[in-house]
Amino acid sequence: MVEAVRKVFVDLYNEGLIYRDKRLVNWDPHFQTAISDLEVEPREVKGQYWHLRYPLADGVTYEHPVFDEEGEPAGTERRDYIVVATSRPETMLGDTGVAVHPDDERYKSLVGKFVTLPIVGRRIPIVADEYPDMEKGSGAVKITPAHDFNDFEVGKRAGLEVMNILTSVAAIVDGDEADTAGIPQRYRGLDRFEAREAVLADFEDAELMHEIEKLKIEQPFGDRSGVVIEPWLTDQWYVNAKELAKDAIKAVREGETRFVPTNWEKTYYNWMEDIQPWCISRQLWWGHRIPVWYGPMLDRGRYVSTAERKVFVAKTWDDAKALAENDPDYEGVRVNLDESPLQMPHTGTMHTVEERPRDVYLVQDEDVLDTWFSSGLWPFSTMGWPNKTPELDAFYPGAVLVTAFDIIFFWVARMMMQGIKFMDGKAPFKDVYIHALVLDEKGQKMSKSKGNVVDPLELVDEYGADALRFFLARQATQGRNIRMSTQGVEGYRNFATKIWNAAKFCQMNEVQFGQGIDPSTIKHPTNKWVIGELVRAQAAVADAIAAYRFNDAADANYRFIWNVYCDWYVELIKPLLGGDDEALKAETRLVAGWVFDEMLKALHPFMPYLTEELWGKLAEARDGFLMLERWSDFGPEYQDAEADAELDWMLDFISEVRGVRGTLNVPAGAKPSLAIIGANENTKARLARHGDVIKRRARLEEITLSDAMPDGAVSLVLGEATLGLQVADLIDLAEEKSRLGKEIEKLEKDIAGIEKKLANEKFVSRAPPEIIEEQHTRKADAEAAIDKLRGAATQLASLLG
RNA sequence: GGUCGAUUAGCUCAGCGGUAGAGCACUGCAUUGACAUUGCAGGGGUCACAAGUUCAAUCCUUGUAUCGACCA
Repeated sequence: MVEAVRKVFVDLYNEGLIYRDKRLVNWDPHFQTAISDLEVEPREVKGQYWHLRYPLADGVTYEHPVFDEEGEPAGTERRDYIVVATSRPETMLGDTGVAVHPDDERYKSLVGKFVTLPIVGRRIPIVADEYPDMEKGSGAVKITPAHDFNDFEVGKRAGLEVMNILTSVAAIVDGDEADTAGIPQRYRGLDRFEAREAVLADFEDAELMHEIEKLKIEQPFGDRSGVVIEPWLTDQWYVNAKELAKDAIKAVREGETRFVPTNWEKTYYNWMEDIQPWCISRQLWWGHRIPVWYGPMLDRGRYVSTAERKVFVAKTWDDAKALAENDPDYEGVRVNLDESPLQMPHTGTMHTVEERPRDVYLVQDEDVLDTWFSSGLWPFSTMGWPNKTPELDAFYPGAVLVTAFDIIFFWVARMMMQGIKFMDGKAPFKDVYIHALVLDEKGQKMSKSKGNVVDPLELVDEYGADALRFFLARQATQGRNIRMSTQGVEGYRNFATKIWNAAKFCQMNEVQFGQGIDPSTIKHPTNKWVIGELVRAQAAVADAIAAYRFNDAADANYRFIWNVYCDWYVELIKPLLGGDDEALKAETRLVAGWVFDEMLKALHPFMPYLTEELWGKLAEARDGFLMLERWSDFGPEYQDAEADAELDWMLDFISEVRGVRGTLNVPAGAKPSLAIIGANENTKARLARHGDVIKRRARLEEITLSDAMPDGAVSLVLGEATLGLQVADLIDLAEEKSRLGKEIEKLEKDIAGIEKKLANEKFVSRAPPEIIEEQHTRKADAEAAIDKLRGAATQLASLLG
């Protein structure tokens, strides 16, 4: 790891992609280190804008427009000062200019003139620059290049001096720097906030305080220290991220690396295309120490008069020493390592003497690297790079990186840049899956300071790890965050219990686990159907996982297990397992067990503990872990359309009867008889096969074939047949009349809608034929059903008298 | 200011150019054979608003509003 980090640093340095530069950094005065833009948290806080009067130098005056109480223009007044607005008055000690917008009519005459900076008495120019906002404050801004990022840029454009007035702990400077800036003695060493009070008091005393405006201001805070960050001028090491970003952008543009969901690509581009030089040095005690050694500046063995130092960048001290010894400037001198005491390289100065030293001492940079500099090497440094290893061959590039969106900049972007750079242009992963953030119940980000953190371990204790995991998967819709909900987790605890109980049922019924099946030998439609359902569900799970749609995968599992296997299949096979057809019993035990086993496989990624446990317990002598099982590929022989149609019919039959019973409040204990009118041969055959099961599930006394609707029977339509549920003595016939009325009304509405559509010439001529066909079918079905229901209504009416 | 996302049942959220879905909550019924951590049934939605495209829009386009996140 150390080797990888040093190699990357040295290589990038030698290519000119790492360099040392004096720039403004985000300085954390608490931890006394530079931090990256990403570690700065802008917060809106209550603040003030102080409007300060800067006296114009050389007796200059100008006319400034004034307004009356209604805000109407009221002429001008002659001023011998210019007003600047600031939220940080103490920085005025370092002001080296005042800027106004070139289009600002008010100040046009002042550009090129000077002001006398109060307190320090410095003469500074008024310059024109696009930066000031004419609408904000007075329209004129003070420029402090050493202590503000915008001002730094303005200063650069206008050629203003850069004057540092703060120390590393954000106190006013003392000594030489203070002398240069002309800072009065009483200010020196004051903390920045004390200095602010002092400056304000001085302005008040000098009657230069123009106005105080209260408003909300954005202030930068260190995300770890929580103190106000100070833009500060220092020497730091930078990576030319702009250059490295080029190929990293290209890799995503060309589809070598794909973001899932894809909309994050835009976020990635936005940041990468506007990337700033990456400050990688940190003034911390932990981390990878920067592999740079500094020595005195010599010219062919002689000291030269400069404060600069010679820089040797190398992987080790030995290499650095060799570099120095071979340097013509170090000709004839002995190179030694100076281990202490060390000077902070960004503040230190070196002696300059006109002589030929016998020994020079090199000192290693005290700073360490930004943690993301080494983390960015993770995809290959963990595989043994820079050595060539089998692991590196096998696992670079990786298939998928799973992470949260807030890590795209910190980590993903750096891995992309460094991976492509050092791994022959190959991006470190094919897919980047950006997962949801887990928020609290109200949709707020969890944080310690808010006290809304939900401890996953507590949820695991209460509901189980599988329930929590399944809940998260079920909620993990692409592009949306997850709101934590204990109630939701509880629901999946119940799901786990349900599975456990289904297993118990199977065991009690001597279901055979751990056996294969040959679908061609399975005879009973219910068994054929459940095999088909399992296969379809498993395919749905597999497809969803492949598409990173984990919610759909979890959902497909949930539905199959609860709604198909438990709610229907288990109920449907109870009569079979309790019957006396031994061959059918054996077949059902085999199928029930096989389907259960396959179900465990499909569910395993979502509920690993429960499924592994059941897998091991249900069958004796299974070879190994469920975790290691492969999912099977099921061919068409596992599907049977005929069986599916038959079961659909049966399930409809039962549901329809249950629905009517519910609507008409037929007591659950009552077992009415049912007559079927107009059944075709197919229906009769199905009835022969499933009559017993239907009776049991729909709670019917008997099912008979009939030519006519028995008196007082409630009609419902099932395919070509009409079912007559004989409940006249159990229900309120008026209820039934109203039910029929509602059904008929609904169908009439449907039919009217379809007819309107079909009467629309444009629809008939332009819609695809299958859509038109579908409308015809729907209409015919609805008409057939409505006929039967109208017949029933007439009959009922006569019965009611 | 820029970018992205959201707006669908009381709540949390799926979904889709052609019949609006789930879970929870709610209502009614059911309890001696897997499971009350349950079963069966039911009520409940102008799919934010406006315009456009289309034979057809909750879905596509544009705009508006509100909310959220990220960046500046």
